[in-house]
Amino acid sequence: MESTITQKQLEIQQREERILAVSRPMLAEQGYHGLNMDRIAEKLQYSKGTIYNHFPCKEEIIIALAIETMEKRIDLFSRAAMFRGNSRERFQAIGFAAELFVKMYPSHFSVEQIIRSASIWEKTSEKRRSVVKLCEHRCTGIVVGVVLDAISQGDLELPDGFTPQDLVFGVWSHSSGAYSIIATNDSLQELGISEPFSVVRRNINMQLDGFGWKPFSGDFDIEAVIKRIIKEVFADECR
Amino acid sequence: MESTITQKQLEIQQREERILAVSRPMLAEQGYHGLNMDRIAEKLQYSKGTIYNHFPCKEEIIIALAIETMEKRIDLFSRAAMFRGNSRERFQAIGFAAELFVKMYPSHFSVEQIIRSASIWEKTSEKRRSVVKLCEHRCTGIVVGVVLDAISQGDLELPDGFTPQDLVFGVWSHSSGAYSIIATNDSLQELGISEPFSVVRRNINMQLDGFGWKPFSGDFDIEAVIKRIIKEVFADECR
DNA sequence: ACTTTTATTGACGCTTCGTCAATAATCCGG
DNA sequence: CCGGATTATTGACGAAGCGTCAATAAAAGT
Repeated sequence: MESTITQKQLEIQQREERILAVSRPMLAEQGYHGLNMDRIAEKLQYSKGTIYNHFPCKEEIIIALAIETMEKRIDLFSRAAMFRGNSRERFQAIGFAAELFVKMYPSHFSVEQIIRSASIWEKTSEKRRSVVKLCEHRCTGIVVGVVLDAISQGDLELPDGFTPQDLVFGVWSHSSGAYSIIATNDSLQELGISEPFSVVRRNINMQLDGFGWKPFSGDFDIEAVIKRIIKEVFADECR
Repeated sequence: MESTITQKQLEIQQREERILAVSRPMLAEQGYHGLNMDRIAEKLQYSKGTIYNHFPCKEEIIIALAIETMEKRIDLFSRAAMFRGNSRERFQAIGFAAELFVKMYPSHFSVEQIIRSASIWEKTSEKRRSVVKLCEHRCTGIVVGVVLDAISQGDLELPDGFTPQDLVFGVWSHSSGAYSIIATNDSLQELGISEPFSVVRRNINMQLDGFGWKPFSGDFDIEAVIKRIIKEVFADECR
């Protein structure tokens, strides 16, 4: 029967997603060791061998999760980049998307943290690794696009020897470093940082001011812009 | 015999250091899984139980390594902060120290990366955890000190609502994020970043410019300052 | 010399990863 | 609809690593 064929194929396809869905919270909550192949099999009522039919090793599951994560981020970023406003406001929108991402999808964020440290890469397939690279490229590409627009619109003039990629690398470093510290450092309060997310936002704005990206953060109402961003781009996510 | 007592005590004390010395490259090169208790015992010609007499678990070794690491960083930072120059140059010296640290002691740096992700903390003793906190506090304290000096010397006026800690958090985020990306991303070249360390240096200077920290990066010869820093503070490290 | 205390050992239990031969389900030509 | 071929599933198994602990050895004390 046609339908039987499809049925089986479908089940197998969907199973891959189900494996990832079950794996994500395990990884997010307990880190690398929380992701347990036996427990995945148990939860899904399959034998371990079947799980291994889909993913040749634990690391491959982690990379697959990371890819889902990056796709989610690309979605948020590309929507943010389409915000209707001047270049600096559009950049602000991407910054907001990054913050939203961390806050709304902590399990996604933590996956990104994990693949940065454990020696995961060498065990994984070249195929998935290149997908990750592509995602990274697309993600920075979106941001670089906004910077290029800023330049062509005369809002930003990069200092000698700076490329748009350099600037993007700067804010990428800054924000990823900040969110990483926030997520893993439980004594920020004691170090004098009571509202870390707000500090990150303002620090990154100072960084852009340093580049001379107009309008300067002192010259527009950031809160008002953020309200607009929420309303016009991320209404679904922020209710 | 007195000497026998001392002998034994000494051996036990030194063993702790030897365990850490053997562990560090394992952890640095192969990550969390490269650190193998059996192999530590084998390499040092002790039984596993003896290793466990010193450290109740693998994680405790990792934390102990992290503490060594942070002490090393504190040493570099405090020397840098004593650089004779204006406030911005002293900050530059700390930035240089951070870069030096990453480049000269990659095994130390990678330990810091590892403790940020794996769920290590809950398995470790409160004692060592509080030492880590203290180190962190001392480290940011050094940098905050330079910022305070800048303010009191009139080189820097923080915008409304900014504290020195906020600024320090900003550059801390920025640099740690950047070095983390550099260490874990083998395709920076493809993303358009050919000399990442140089980009980090200049990006952070732009950030400080954004805060209005005088003299601005365009108004002094950074390379010359760095030469002085090398000569006057880190001659031993940079030969 | 002999007892008490302290240190060392490595076999053992336990968990988890990943494999693979055996088994079950599905497909397909006649 | 049957029976052989192909594909999917299973779970027992080997290997590796963490941490334990009763037995043993060494050191200290008396």
